[in-house]
Amino acid sequence: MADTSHDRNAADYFDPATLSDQEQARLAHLNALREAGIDPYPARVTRTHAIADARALYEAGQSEGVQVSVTGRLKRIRIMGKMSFADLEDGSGQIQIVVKRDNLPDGWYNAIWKKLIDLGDFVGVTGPLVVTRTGELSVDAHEIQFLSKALKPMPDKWHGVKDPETRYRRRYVDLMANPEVREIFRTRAAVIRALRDYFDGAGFLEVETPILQPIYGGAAARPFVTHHNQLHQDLYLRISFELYLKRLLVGGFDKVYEIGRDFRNEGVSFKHNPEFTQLEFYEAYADYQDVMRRTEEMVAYAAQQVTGGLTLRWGEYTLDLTPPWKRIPLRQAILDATGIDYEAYPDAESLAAAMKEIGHEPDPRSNWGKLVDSLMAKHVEPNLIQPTFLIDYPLDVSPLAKGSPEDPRLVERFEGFMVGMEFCNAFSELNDPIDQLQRFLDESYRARHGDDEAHPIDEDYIEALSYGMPPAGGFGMGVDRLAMLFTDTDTIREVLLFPHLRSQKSDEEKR
RNA sequence: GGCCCGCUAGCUCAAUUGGCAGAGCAGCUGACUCUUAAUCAGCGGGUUCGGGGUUCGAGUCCCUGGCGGGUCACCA
Repeated sequence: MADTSHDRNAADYFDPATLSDQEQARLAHLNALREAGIDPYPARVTRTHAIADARALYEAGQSEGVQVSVTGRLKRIRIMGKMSFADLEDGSGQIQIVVKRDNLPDGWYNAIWKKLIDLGDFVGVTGPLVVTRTGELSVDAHEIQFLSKALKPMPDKWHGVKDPETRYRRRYVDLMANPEVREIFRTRAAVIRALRDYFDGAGFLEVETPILQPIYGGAAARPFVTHHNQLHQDLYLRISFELYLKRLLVGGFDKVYEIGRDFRNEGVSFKHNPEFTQLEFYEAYADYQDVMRRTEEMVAYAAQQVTGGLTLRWGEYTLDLTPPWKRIPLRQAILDATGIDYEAYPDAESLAAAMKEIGHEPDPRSNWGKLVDSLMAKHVEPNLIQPTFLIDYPLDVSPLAKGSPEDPRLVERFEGFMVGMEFCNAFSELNDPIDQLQRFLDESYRARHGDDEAHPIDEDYIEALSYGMPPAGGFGMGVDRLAMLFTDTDTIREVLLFPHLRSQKSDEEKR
């Protein structure tokens, strides 16, 4: 392989001829700083207070004459002749700085402050806390230290950046320009923290299971495939945690949960990203009714912790998370929405015919259970605004769920919905190894007949069940979707720092 | 993957039936010692996403490619 290390160098990359006027100006400022003997990227920082801490001094009435060193990015600069005001922002907040010519070293104000400092630069400011005539807490700058020079211009100080491609592809620009975006991710973190609090407090053990798996499973989805070079082994990125977590029940842990990343090789949409954050928990000696109660309790706890209440405003809706939530048998929900009682159509052919009569064109490859699910997704789900559980699902779309004692075609399963979107899925776990193997074999038959989402046979999992797994309830939830609810956002991209986007091809690659 | 919409200055947006590409912010120059999106005066800044075509003339019309958004399919 050729040594390419000197094919390009940094000076070419920052060649003024290729830069916009704004970038040229900043680069010139950078060079002028160096010529003035000022390091634009120093290694040490003088900082005594986070901005919020300096503000707290003032709120406590203890700021009078106190000298502070604060640091941050210059967001706005207002030069008014021999004095200036500027707004400085760090991760904790904003504060105004007052810069007077006569308070800085000789010549500094005119030659450095007015000429070489740009919006977006990081600086440190040292001086006493003061209050201006208009009542604004400020740091009266007696010394200014360059911390980091910005070579790119900041987005519009008023409008920020709106172009979705820029916002997602260069999220750092979005975050620096749009404070409300930072707030979304603080809320997301608070939601996840609350979920952990809840499970830790309820006696669950947090665990981590493999992301790289020799056999994927636990959900109906196509996986990503990768390869281990040394072992000459294809591996899958997990599509769920389920089968590993249930192995832990076999091993003797009664209550386990995991929060982590799942990967599904599917389309992207406002509620789907190829990788997403999943929460699963498994609880021995519980059934799906117990899990439903725990779900309500968990979400209500998170709401209480994050918002201080049990209601969420989302778009035009106000959601009431107070338990208990509505429970509707799937059969009843579909009957109410479509007039179709699927019990009257016991096979895929007759059910498909009935669906066509109401203008619903089902996928001809669907089995009976998938048709039922399709009816739900199209006619029931969009109308479930307030938190609602649909309960009792068809067995043949639930290969890991325990059968209903009342109806052999159903399983003890529920899904939770809010604002027309599924956010969780749970069931009484199938712990009969012989039944489970038969379900896998049925899935395998489907796979051979074109269902590329059929569940693969996991022999080790059957082996595990054969040692005995306690009766248990299990649960999975899309954490990103929950975060959407708490942040009043209508696309999953808004709650993912770096949502998946198509890669940009260079002109060469296009040819 | 199908269909629809979008892409103009660093950012946010204009541009009549096809007829000289503009504004605000940002940048540069100047004024200004209590501003809060500071204000005032002046100046510069464009591959109108890329490629091709129609036309005397294309940001605008046609073809093609890219990226983004929406929607359908898909996603238990």
